Amino acid sequence: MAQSDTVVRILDTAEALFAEKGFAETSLRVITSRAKVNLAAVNYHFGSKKALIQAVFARYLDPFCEEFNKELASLEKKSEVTLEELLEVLARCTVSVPATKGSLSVFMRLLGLAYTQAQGHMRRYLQEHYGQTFLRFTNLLKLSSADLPDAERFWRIHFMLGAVVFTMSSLDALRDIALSDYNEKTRIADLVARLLPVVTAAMQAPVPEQPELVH
Amino acid sequence: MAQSDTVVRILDTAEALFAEKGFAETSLRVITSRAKVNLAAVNYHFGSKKALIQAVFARYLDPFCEEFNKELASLEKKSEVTLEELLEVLARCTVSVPATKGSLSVFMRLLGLAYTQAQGHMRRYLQEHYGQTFLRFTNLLKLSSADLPDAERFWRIHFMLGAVVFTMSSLDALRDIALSDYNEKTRIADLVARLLPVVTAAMQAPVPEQPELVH
DNA sequence: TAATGTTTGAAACACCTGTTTAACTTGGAG
DNA sequence: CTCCAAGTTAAACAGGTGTTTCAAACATTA
Repeated sequence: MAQSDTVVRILDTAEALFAEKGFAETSLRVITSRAKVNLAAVNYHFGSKKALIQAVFARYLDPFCEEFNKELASLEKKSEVTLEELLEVLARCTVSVPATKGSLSVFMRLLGLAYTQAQGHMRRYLQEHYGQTFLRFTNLLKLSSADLPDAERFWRIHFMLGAVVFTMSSLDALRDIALSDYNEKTRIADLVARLLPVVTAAMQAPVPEQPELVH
Repeated sequence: MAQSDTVVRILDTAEALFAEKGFAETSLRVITSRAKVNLAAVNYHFGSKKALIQAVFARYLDPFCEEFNKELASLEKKSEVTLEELLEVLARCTVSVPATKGSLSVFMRLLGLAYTQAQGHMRRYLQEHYGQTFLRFTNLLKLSSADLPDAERFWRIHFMLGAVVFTMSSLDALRDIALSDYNEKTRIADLVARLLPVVTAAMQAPVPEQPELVH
């Protein structure tokens, strides 16, 4: 068939390789040969390597955002939203959505890479396409932690984002250690259960003295 | 002079460029030309690009570990160590040591990159050269949080490591946002002041029900 | 001063990169 | 059956990569 599964095979292979080695370290030749697809297929179907990277992200983030936006909408209707509620919704969407199609740890590792590596175009892409959903989330977060100064909340969001992304992105290695050192087989659900009280406590930690503002 | 400053100039330039663009994205030609040094100098003085990357880290981490080990030694003599004490020592060493020679944010970004990017040789190098100091730290951490189950502490260490590394690795971008959105010029010292209570609270968060162990 | 070992310099090496080209195959509509 | 657009293929392109070579320049020792 002409309309074959070439696109999907490229996406699957690229996703796995990107997560394993990073973007710059993964060449189109490795992707296409492992996907059993011609080298030119990437440029034909996606246009460029950059566009392929973005497509890999979109395949995860689009369904996630759709689901998450629904949940946010129902939360926005409520008169009051607790921090625990909001975080629980976030955790549930994160776990449920990509579970239907792939490994969560792969996606998390990709997200971590996107933030640190390739500082340019990926950040811009994520901001442009998913910034609105993120803003919606932070608005609710503001309601559920009204006593926190805005700047303090801003930083804590990123602290916690780091905790999640970093842990998830080296999940396999950490899981191995947890198994051998503590005899614990950690499922994603267990990790989320561990993260929730930590993140909640972190967000509610006492506020230190403020740094001076720009006059 | 034969013993010129070539090595230092390479290290300075490589450090800045690695932090800015990542390891794979920074070529030896860019480094050497900006450092006003011959292309072959890197391979002559360091042996390879990998060795150069490791040398960049060693220049930061060696003095840090020396200082940190001293502090750890005096803590180990005490009969009791609180979590706040231990974290404060860690923060102080982190801030003070590299401040003598370069930007802390550069170093932190490098550390973040090392963990996410180039998963292979850098992780191994860090483990081999600085794993013992890390172990010493975690042993003290265990004493200062004795009520925490070992597995729980293990995961929380990595949550907090992620919070620090991730934030630091995208520090410049976050700092720009903090400045434009909250009119705050965040110095590294401010960030550390923000991190300390958050990390402390996170480590002391209530422990959720345990996941089942491998029989 | 002469010999020595270290450091630099320009060029080449072999290889890998993303992208483009143009010929070729193929599935489905008229 | 014909035709056309969509998809695939192998080859080439232009440029960048880390590394090596070997002669020249240099500082330091005898």
